[in-house]
Amino acid sequence: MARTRPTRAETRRQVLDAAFEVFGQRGIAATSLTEVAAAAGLTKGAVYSNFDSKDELVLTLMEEHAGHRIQASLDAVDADGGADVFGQVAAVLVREMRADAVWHRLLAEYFALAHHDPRKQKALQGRRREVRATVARALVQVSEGLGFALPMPADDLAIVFLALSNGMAVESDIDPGGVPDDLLARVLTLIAGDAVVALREAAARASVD
Amino acid sequence: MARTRPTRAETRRQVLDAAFEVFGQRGIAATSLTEVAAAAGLTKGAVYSNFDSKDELVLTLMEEHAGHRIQASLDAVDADGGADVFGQVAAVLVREMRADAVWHRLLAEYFALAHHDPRKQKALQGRRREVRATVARALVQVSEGLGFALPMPADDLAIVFLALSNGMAVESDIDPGGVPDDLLARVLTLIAGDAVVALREAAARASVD
DNA sequence: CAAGGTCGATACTACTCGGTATCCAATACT
DNA sequence: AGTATTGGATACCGAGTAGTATCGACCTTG
Repeated sequence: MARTRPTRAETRRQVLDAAFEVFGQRGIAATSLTEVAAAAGLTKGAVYSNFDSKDELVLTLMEEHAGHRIQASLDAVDADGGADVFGQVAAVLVREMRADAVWHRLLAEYFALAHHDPRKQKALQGRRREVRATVARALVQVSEGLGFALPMPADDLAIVFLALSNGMAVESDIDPGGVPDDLLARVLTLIAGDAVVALREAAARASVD
Repeated sequence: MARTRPTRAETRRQVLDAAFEVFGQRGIAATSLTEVAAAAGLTKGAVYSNFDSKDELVLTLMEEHAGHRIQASLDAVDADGGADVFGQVAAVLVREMRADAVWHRLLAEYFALAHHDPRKQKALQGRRREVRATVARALVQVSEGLGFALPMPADDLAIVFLALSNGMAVESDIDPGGVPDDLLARVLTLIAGDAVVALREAAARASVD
């Protein structure tokens, strides 16, 4: 006979997915656990059976989702080994920025929330350092692979990268349509400087040949 | 006889100032009106006598403070008519970024909050457009005054400007010490390109003479 | 200087939330 | 199959919230 009862892992997933959706729509603080449970087709008891507290749920959710996002972005970057890397990367970022407006909003609230909770603050800081390091590594890899020098230390550039994409996501969410799609690409090109412009032109010529 | 009772305006100010302080420390959602009132040396009755609701208080507070900040930033930029404008501006921004970490955190929470309240959303959007337009105007003025071309349309550059400073403020708040002080200046120089580099060197020579 | 009005304190209501205790049913084990 | 265990539903509690009614003190005005 087929099992009539879902496994613990399945229930946990349901709760996490529902939480992300409802938190994203109504905000973390404004959403009660009852609402989360209802969205998952369960009750508060199920939530407390899987998570020790609301904070625990939020923390787990943010950690997990952040991890997924890093991986997705890295895959997207790794996938195209082409020459017009900055353009490609910018395109990927813009696409994700639009699609994951919800995520950026959640992150903003979590950022505000974290400042009053040492545990969340620590988690956020650790995760952010990891993200920065990963981005920096990717930048080095790309620059070496294509043979051009980065305009500043990779660590610093990673910060700029993240700040810019995050900031533009916020601007774009506040005023949809007010942020041109290709703006991020243009800025990145300016920052990268002449080296990449030459590189891009060379790639364009090569693809024509 | 001197008045023993403060005017309505005075009380209102007290509430608003206290609200900014307490909201900044503990977060908007996490702060009760009783706490706000207590911080102002008053009671909840005083708050409700001056504001129709908590939302009303928050809205007024953000609107007012945002206005003040625009003015302050503009004044700071206007004040120095020197040649090394980008460096100066970056310095001002960095200083304000550090000092007003509280403000950025409040804005982040408000940004998340606004998405679920059409009224706040509209207010935030309108205010943001105003800020962008003001920054764009300042950029045009500076570039014309110094006789160099902006690397992209002023409106777009304003967005980049805001996204970058806002994003870096967040990064800096998450991981204090992880963001070099001069990073913003370096990025702005890269974005501005050779024109400003030349300009800056010219200014340096001039100041030595 | 009295009358009327305003402002803010006090006390209270109605409600929601996070979290807990308990209990029942479905599962795993022997 | 019978038993132990686990997962989730239900009911409940204490705390704390926004918001309201009321009342007294103070200011203003005729």
